[in-house]
Amino acid sequence: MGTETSATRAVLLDVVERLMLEEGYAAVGVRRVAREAGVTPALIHYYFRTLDDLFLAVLRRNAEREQESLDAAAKSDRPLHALWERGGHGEGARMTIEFLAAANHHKAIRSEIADYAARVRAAEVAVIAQALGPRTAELPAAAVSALLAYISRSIVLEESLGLTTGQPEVLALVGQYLDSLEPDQG
Amino acid sequence: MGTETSATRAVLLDVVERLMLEEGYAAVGVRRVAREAGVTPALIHYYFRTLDDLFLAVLRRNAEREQESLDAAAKSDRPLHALWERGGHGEGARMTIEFLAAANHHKAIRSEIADYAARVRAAEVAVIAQALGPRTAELPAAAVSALLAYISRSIVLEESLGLTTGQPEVLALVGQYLDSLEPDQG
DNA sequence: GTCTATACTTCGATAGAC
DNA sequence: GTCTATCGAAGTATAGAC
Repeated sequence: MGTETSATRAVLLDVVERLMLEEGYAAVGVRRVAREAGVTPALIHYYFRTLDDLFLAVLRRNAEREQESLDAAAKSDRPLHALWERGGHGEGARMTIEFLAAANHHKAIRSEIADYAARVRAAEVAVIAQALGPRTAELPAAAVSALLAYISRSIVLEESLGLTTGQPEVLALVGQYLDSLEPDQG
Repeated sequence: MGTETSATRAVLLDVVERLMLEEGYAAVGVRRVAREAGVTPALIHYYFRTLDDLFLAVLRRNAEREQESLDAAAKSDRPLHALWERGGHGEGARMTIEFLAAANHHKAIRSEIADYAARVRAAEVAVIAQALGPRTAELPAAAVSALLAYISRSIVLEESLGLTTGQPEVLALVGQYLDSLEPDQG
């Protein structure tokens, strides 16, 4: 088994991450990763016993970054807007989609991905509850967190498929709603 | 090429549908389908030239049922509630998720699945616009259609992964909102 | 028109040399 | 730490028998 600090190991994680973003989790295979990384397939198994282990290593590395951006959002002066911007656009949502899809189709890594998603959700709920204060009585923080995640993921997914009906209208509604919950001047 | 009315052909479609629901689209392969249907792998290629053709045949058969349930919702006395019930629970949402995932990872069938999803969205928007009437000025029908789809799909997906945080709160909010848009005594 | 036998490719994974 | 060689299983697809 390779060391945690190996340069080759880091390259392999980078390749997997890029493949997931560009072609989806299904494009990740021992041979494909090896080719793109300039090593032999057998070397993958030296660093990661199985392909699942490789996926999970990427998941764990991403979890660290996720935690950092969550902490940053919590300290923002408009946490709800910060959370929305965090998940709504960019590569983060695409990676989450690919991990959820992989979990849905690959039993062996399902529970670990589910645990990870649950932890992110819980952390987000805490930030949102803080931001909403007493309003959580009628607007549960868990619902807001879930809704923001559902919407951002779904829009990214549909856009990547070329579906263009509804997304602009939904984005406008979400923007209005967030502004009403969390006005510009605190 | 086999005939459209062949019993074997129908069995193959049934097997694919069941596999997609129980194990995801990735579990659908020539050998696996053949084994479960009690035929040889080569027979699959007799009825469907490629595996993609098999997927698309299942998609088209599902499209007919989808259209029927949409028509029924349109004639309901509470169309918005009917649409929500239609997509929110049961196997329909799971099939849609699997087709979207397949489209996301399988370039060859992407455009046909996207076209199909766009048609469903358009039909739903028409029903919702009719139900909302003048209120579409501030609440676009496209946004309502997209949101209902996002929420129902996401909840089904998360539940299948064992994620349980937020779904009850979201369901309660959606129920409240639909009731306010479309009261019981219409 | 219906089905089988078979070919060929790619996959994840392992053993062992260097 | 990295490689070559190889395995068994699964993938799609074609040619041809009934």
